[in-house]
Amino acid sequence: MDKRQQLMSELMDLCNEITWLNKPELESALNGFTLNEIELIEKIALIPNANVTKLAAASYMTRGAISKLTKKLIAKNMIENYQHATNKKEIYFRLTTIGQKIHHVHQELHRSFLDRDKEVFKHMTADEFDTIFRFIGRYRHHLKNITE
Amino acid sequence: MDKRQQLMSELMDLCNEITWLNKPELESALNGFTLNEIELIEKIALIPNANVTKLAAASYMTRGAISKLTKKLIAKNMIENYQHATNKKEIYFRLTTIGQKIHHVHQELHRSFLDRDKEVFKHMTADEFDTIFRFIGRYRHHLKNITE
DNA sequence: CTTTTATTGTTTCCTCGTCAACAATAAAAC
DNA sequence: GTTTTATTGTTGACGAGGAAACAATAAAAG
Repeated sequence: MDKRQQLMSELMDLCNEITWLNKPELESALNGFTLNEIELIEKIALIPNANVTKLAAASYMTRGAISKLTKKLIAKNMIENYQHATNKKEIYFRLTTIGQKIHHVHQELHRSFLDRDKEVFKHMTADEFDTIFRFIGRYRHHLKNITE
Repeated sequence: MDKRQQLMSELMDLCNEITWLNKPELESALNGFTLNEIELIEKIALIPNANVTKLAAASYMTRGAISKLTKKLIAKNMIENYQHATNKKEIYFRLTTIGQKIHHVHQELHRSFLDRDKEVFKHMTADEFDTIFRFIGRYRHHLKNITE
């Protein structure tokens, strides 16, 4: 098989395996929350003035899905919405105090995953890190170019 | 942010972006087929004596989902099932002639995606390829270790 | 052999996300 | 300014996939 195709195929498999392995741990640790809800909280914490459209783009989901998810998170008192006086159309989201707590727990869990996998990174040189970072960066930059 | 966490986060994003970009192209080129159906055909082509359980493990889906998907693919005459005389429980799948055609078209599409993205790989040295391959291999090996 | 345990594939119920249409608002064109 | 076009968020119908219970068969234990 083509070397490039092999690389991308294994990369996809790796990501699937990690997701598949972490998902039940995340959902049982953050009981009562779906993985997607948790990840949406993460995005809202990260993106300033997050609205449905931005969250959809960042989550690789449709606006309809985000619209429903945010409603659920508001009902659970994890997030709240607000608007700017100058724009009656766009609706933004931010975390509530409880939402921030969940966010911190989630980050802690991710640290524990890294700890679980620390031996994978142990023997990596700075150069090797850079090589992979450059590859990812180049690919993402390329995708950005061809989609706009 | 931690360098390792950053790396994994960007890696996940990259995979999501690629999937998100390729999906509509695949589904419109292979009209009448879901992405998951196409990928299942791929797995059946790859795995010798593929059955529901093996396909579920390879696809990161439940056996229930695979059971339904294979039924659909049989209805569409893409695959057929068979059994071994020595085992009345396990049911295996293989591609029909039409299924093989779809499989080839799918492979061709993947080649076209690589061509679209060729500039990402153009300036990569063999060493850089190896570095990334080693990283993926090490990670997957680690995951295999801790899950059994 | 007989009994117990594990594995196979299937089905039903239910949740989640997409799709497509929609009204409301903003931006652009004129 | 007015009109047209684009973008925002929402909704309902629909389909896809997961969870769990199930019968059938195989494997293991005794």
